[in-house]
Amino acid sequence: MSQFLGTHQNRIDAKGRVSIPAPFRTALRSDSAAAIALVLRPSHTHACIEAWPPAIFERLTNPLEKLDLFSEDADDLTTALYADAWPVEADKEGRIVLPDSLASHAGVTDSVVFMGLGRRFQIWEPQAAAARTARARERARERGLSLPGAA
Amino acid sequence: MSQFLGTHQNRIDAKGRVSIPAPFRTALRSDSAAAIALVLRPSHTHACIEAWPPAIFERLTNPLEKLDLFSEDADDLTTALYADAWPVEADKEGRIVLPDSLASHAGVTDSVVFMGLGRRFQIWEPQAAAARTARARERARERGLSLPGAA
DNA sequence: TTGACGCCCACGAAATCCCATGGTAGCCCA
DNA sequence: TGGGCTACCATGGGATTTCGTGGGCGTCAA
Repeated sequence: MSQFLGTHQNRIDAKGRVSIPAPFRTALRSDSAAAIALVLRPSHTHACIEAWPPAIFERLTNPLEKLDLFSEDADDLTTALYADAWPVEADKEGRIVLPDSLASHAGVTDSVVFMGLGRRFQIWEPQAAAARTARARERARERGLSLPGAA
Repeated sequence: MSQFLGTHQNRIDAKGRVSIPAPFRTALRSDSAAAIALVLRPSHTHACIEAWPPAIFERLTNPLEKLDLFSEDADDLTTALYADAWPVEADKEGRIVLPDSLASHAGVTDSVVFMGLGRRFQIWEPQAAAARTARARERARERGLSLPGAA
């Protein structure tokens, strides 16, 4: 499976459109059908937008369906998960429009950074993205970024 | 599995391309499919670029997908690992282009050294590479390092 | 109407493809 | 053993395509 790697910065045009970075597009194309589609969600831990290939998002939410349908917890969870999620389709040039609520949640204005995270990626305001990666690098190092075989 | 051995110095041309040393190329070819592909990452301990065959990188990141539940540590680790990683494909002549961020992290300008490290290799600025190997040799000797199981 | 949105085309810069070349190291054969 | 030949490899550069970006036009809904 191809994954989302690296970070890319792109510009938002006057109509509010952003190009999805080409490598991400190809990853998305192979993933599903002809049209490029995404599920966007506000991150609940960062000021950024989470972007999922629809198939992965579905797999992520599958466990929910098995929960007790009428428990209050499950109800809250599903509401939080689905109600804030936005399906998005790219135009022929591979551009998407960020829903207003998500754009303001991430604080983006005229440029955004796409940050690859393997199976998914995130969309950030550029400065916030830089701060985020710097902190992640630092914490990963001091935590001894040790993975099996990474010697 | 064939390994990456030895050190090779190559020049970066005006377009930012570097030839992957031929022996490394053959090692990469046997590893996976037809096209020569790599995953590049900034080393978190040295001023150099780590280069992994995609298959090895994937195996390296596999454990992450399993603990990818929403712990903060896992989040940092994932970000540090994926957001700084760049997939690279060689052209028909076996050359790659180093992403700007990685080139500056390693301080490379017009020549680079490929340093074999078994399953992976590193890309260095030539002087830094020389210093690195000298120091490694010295420290290995003074500590009397021996290979586990080489008795 | 007016604004939002989808579809289409246009264009410059940058990345990629493709062919050429010179040097070198290895090989073969005298 | 030496000399020439060949194949491979690192490198260069022109041609072509891709990609990000801008903008025009029609459609549909408010």
